Amino acid sequence: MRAKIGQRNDHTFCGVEATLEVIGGKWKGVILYHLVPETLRFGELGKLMPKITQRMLTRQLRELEGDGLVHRKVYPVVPPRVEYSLTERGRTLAPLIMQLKNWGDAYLSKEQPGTGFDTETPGD
Amino acid sequence: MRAKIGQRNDHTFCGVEATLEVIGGKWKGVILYHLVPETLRFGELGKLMPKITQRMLTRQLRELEGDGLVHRKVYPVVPPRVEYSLTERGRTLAPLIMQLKNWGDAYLSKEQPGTGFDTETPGD
DNA sequence: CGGGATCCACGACGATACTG
DNA sequence: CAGTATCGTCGTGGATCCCG
Repeated sequence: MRAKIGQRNDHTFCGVEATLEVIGGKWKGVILYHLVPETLRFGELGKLMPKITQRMLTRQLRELEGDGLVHRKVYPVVPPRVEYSLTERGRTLAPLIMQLKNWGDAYLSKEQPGTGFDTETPGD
Repeated sequence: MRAKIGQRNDHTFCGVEATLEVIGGKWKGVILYHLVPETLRFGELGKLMPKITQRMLTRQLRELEGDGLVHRKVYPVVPPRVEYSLTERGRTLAPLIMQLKNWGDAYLSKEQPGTGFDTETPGD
């Protein structure tokens, strides 16, 4: 990941790899997924993903921002307030993200018929 | 990756993460992409991905097989012949893979101009 | 509240050599 | 041809502390 997406110094680099580099981070997909329906603050994202550390949330968010998928809006107020939302480019990923979720959902329901999976919707 | 997909010991595990774990390997997406149109031998896959090592190709293929996405057919002949193809479940990923490629393709073509910063709407 | 800085563990990934 | 074995690197991701 990182390191200039458009590098493609060999002909084998195709869109598949590019997209996976962009959303391939451990939390990238989920972050984008949560940002699809609504703008969220840093802390809100953290609550939606209890297992992620601030460090990772910050890093993944920064990378997504660097790739032009997420917009970071800082409110210069006393209690810091930072809102994250999808950019126009980020929104073009929405269908893909949803497909990711749908397929994974179906996959999970067939893979482990006893694990009790949840089919929760973000904020829709 | 690996480590039992359906493990999800916390409620934040959704389909998005599951799918990304399955196709999230460095070469998984590309391998699947190449297997969409046709069955391929081990060596053929290697030629399509010059940068991958045998070790990685084998490992990624094994993981995909373990996740039930790829079928491995071994011909017990003198010069070993092994063919890889998508399973039924693997085929259900085809649309997703293609979307991955299409989006990444478009993404790469737009990445060049400067920073790729989106035009923010100074509404509020 | 949002995040930077630092240190560290681990597993993915890679290079090379060997084999049935 | 299609792997396996071994070793090494390096980046990703995690824990913790500190800061404006």
